[in-house]
Amino acid sequence: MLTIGTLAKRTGTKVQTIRYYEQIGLLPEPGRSAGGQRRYGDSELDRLSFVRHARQLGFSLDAIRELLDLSDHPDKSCAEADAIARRQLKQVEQRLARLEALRTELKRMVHECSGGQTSDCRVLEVLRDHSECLTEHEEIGA
Amino acid sequence: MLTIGTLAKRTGTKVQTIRYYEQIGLLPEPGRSAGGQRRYGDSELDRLSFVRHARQLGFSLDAIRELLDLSDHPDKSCAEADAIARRQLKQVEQRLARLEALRTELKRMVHECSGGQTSDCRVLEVLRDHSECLTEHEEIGA
DNA sequence: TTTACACCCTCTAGCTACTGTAGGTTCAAG
DNA sequence: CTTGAACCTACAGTAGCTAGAGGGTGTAAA
Repeated sequence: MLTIGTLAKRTGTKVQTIRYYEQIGLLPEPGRSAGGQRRYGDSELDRLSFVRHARQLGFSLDAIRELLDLSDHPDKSCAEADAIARRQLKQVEQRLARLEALRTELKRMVHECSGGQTSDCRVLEVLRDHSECLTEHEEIGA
Repeated sequence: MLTIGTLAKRTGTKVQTIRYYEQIGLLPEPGRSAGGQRRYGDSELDRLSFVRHARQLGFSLDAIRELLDLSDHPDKSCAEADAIARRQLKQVEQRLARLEALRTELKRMVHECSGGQTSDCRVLEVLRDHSECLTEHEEIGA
């Protein structure tokens, strides 16, 4: 049996985060010691590892909820899990494209700055005048 | 003189966002009509455009505050603005690197999924077992 | 002039995914 | 039996907005 602190260390999660996952129903309520402290077994360790890994891959908590549900029903079709992963991949690719455009623009700003006074700073100038941008970047970059 | 709605349209900002920027001190308090409605001039339009453009390039509101301050003092050295932009560029490049690793992993998951039952779904399997990952991705992908 | 209606006002709460703090209790070692 | 780390609950705060309630303003047509 693991305490919450041990579980946290093993999974690289903060203690509060574990309690938060329990609160929002992502992890089941665990057993308790006589004094009321949480005690975890291996299934909870696996489940939390799954969650953390999915988070590292950028899945939202809602997506993870779905994935966990699929994982709990081995007889269901794999198609849904596949769709979720494809959706996530698509999102990542969109973000990559946006970030690449941002990098281009930022590089140009930084390169053109000659280091004088702010009155003729390229960085500030570009920010003032969108028409100086070569790329489109309507969406916020993140 | 512009109403808040017109300013919003011109800058591609939501009305509430403009009020929010005012509230956190990013935009100055504007003049008001007799009935108490906000009225804006060209300087506010320029300032808000600057803010939105910087947001599109991914600068944080704190960074934007600094950039605005520099922009208000044309005699200051450009070095600070340059440093802020370089910091932002570095952040973007770090995110790009992380996202590229995520894309690799997600692509692999999706490609290997054969479309059967969840019991042998590669997507879920990879999530269950971190050791199946080829790349490191300790930080959350965003 | 009155009435309609889009727009504006303030205030408060909600979103994601946590993180931190306060004030108190439990556990295990010595 | 005492000490001190680790645990408990409950609530507030983070970024950067966004949405809603409940009401007031501005303007143009009838």
